[in-house]
Amino acid sequence: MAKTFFWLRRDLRLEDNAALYHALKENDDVQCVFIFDKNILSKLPSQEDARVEFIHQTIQSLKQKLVDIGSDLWVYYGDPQSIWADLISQNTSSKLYFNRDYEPSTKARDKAITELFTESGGDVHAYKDHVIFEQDEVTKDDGLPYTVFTPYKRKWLKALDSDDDYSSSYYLSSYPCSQYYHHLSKHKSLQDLISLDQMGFNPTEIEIPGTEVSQSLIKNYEEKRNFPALNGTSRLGIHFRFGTISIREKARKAARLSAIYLSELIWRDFYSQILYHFPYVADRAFRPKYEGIEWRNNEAEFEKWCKGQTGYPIVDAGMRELNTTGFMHNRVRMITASFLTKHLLIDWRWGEQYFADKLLDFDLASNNGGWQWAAGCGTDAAPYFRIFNPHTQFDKFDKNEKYVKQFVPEYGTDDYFEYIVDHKMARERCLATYKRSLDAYQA
DNA sequence: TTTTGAGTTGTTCGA
DNA sequence: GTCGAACAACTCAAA
Repeated sequence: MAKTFFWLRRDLRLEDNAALYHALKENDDVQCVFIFDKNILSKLPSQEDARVEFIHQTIQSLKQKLVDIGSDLWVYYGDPQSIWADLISQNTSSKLYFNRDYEPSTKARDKAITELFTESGGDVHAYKDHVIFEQDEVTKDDGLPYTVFTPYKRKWLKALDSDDDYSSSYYLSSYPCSQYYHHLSKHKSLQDLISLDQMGFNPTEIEIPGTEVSQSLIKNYEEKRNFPALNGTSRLGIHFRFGTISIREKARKAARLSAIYLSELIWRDFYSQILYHFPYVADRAFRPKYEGIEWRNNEAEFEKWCKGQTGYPIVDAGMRELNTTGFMHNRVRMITASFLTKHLLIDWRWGEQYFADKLLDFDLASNNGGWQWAAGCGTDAAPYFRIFNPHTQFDKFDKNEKYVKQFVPEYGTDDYFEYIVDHKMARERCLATYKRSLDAYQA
């Protein structure tokens, strides 16, 4: 028997969802499926992972919603390729709908599964949902990808193609899925939802930010976003990552209220297309010239950085915020990343991995882009001789010490750590190390 | 093809 | 304390 499946992945919502909309519009018996991917889950370093817990809770609530409207969500746990192979063998000539994902490993997985479907006489329909513009929609006039943000952004805004009001652009409009909910399958799942425990994970204490963002926050974003003690950022990252909100909906709001906030969403598209066109950046510097830096990679110092014991209050506060909440304010991400790569001369990949393990909002493209920017080896990176001064940054962005005191309560007492390195020495050491490597580079 | 202008988020130094 | 220039020179995008 042929069947139509809609596969939820990084788009965990039933409204304004491109692939779901098309699946429902074009078919009248659509089965929603989610797979807890064992390949991904088994690589996570901790059994306490708030992201897994968040996905599990989200799936539970989506399943309930579907049940409430007379349908169901089929949830599996295992290797997606074998699960789909199994489902195809029961339902020949099946159709699969999903939203595209742009990470190297996911592209490979989706390619293999697409082949499974086509070989069995079925077909696969993939849609853009995760970004506003995909890799080939905003390019230079010669068709090649941009590698500098500002011209990319100009072209991106032009591509919205709406005369006076960006928010009215066709590209930001919603997919009204609910008008076709009557095309959802009525088949019930034979199994109960797998529990977190059955997958080997424990609940955590970490709180997930909400999906709403107030008008005033976006309006005041430009003014407040750089101060970690203020509640000036939206904290929507995790929802963009897992698609529990629609990027189009938030971009419409941003387009009306704040050019700077919209700009941050454009960065997200920018790094997504960088990762797509230059997948080697996942492992190597975007600029090969920077691959030869002699990192010191001192493990004891790395450990201190991770734990927030460097003696630099703004750095330590950031790392402890990350460790205890799964979040770090963006200003502080830049400071801690600069400190690790430049002051300690530790390979940016070590820091990137640590953030990947800890950040609720971890997204490969943006995290990688940010780290390479901080290390000076990425697209459009800060010149290597721009080294954040942690004293100055503290003074500028946490003047009244509110943020630092929140996460480093012993700051200012004898119990606080000594400086792990002297700023002036570390700065000069960094400049010399980068210069040595760049001078030695032969193309 | 050549030329020109510009590039997320900074720091330090000296007047 | 405040201001502007230097940092070091490179790469990209577009005219």
